[in-house]
Amino acid sequence: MVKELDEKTEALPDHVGWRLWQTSRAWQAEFAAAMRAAGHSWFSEARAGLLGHIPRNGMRQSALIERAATSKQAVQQLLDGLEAEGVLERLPDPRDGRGKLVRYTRKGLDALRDGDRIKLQIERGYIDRIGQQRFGALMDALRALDAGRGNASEEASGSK
Amino acid sequence: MVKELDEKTEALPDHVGWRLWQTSRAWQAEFAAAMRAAGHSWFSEARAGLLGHIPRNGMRQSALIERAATSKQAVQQLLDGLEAEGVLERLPDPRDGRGKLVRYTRKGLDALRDGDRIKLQIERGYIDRIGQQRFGALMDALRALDAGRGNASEEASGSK
DNA sequence: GAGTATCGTCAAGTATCTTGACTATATGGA
DNA sequence: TCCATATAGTCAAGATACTTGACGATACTC
Repeated sequence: MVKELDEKTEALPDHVGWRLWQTSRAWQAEFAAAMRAAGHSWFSEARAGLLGHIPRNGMRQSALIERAATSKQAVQQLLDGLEAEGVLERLPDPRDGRGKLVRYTRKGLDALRDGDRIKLQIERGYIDRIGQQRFGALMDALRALDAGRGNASEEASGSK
Repeated sequence: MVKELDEKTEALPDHVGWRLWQTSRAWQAEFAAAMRAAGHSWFSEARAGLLGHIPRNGMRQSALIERAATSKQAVQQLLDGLEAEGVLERLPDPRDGRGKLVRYTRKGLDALRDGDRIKLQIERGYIDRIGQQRFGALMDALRALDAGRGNASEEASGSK
């Protein structure tokens, strides 16, 4: 019943989900390594995921919660950490006594700048590996899939 | 200094890493939801990531650790959970007194079967959304990127 | 046999995320 | 104005995933 086992190395899965997952993880590992090498030791993938939703000029915490596809408590805890690291700061919203504004500090803006640079480096490496045309096709397909998903963001948040 | 904020909704990032991440997460969420709906309530994304490395006829635990890009302790804890759920079982390796063989139970094999079905359903949905040609280009680019990565797997494991 | 490497486990700590309960402020209407 | 309800954010506890360090048992090598 148990035959061969690991004698001949079995092939890994080869469906979209697996490929997307592997490629995404590779990208994130490369990005995170470069960010830490650039001195941003506070960087983590979960934090990166959140920062991706925060524009350079900041936003309301409640708006961020709407965008990120997690609970408001998860967002808050990530913000707590980022604030403690000095990457972000939270100010009271002058227009709503309940609300808070999330804003980058100098340190946070520096990290964004380095992140942009690193992203371009990685992208260049990808294009070197698979060619401009295939890379373009990849981005095209990913954008099309995203568009077809109907801009999800209101279905997973706890706005109720 | 703080101007506009969330008045006009800022655009989300649009680079490879972000797109890959978003798309991968969407795929996983869809897959996990379908698996749980199919009765596999023990299913989680971390467990799925591990199971993806285990071929249908099982393998040695040490070989699994080599494949998965995490520590042997992380693998072990995931295996503990999957064994407790009755998805896998671990037997002593008759050829190496130190080793163990990881094998699917009937329940695990049933889950694999359902997983295969669901994967195909999702894939069909993707093709409906973006067309066979773009989907083919996506897979082609992802496979090319993976091949260009030189089959990583020995760089992140804790084998010394 | 003795020394070393490999395989798996135990234990403790960290990060992320979830659920539930709670305070404070805003809003809408009687 | 006052009250009911909704919204913004916080506090606390627990679950899951993962990391590091230490360890016992077996295999391999000389």
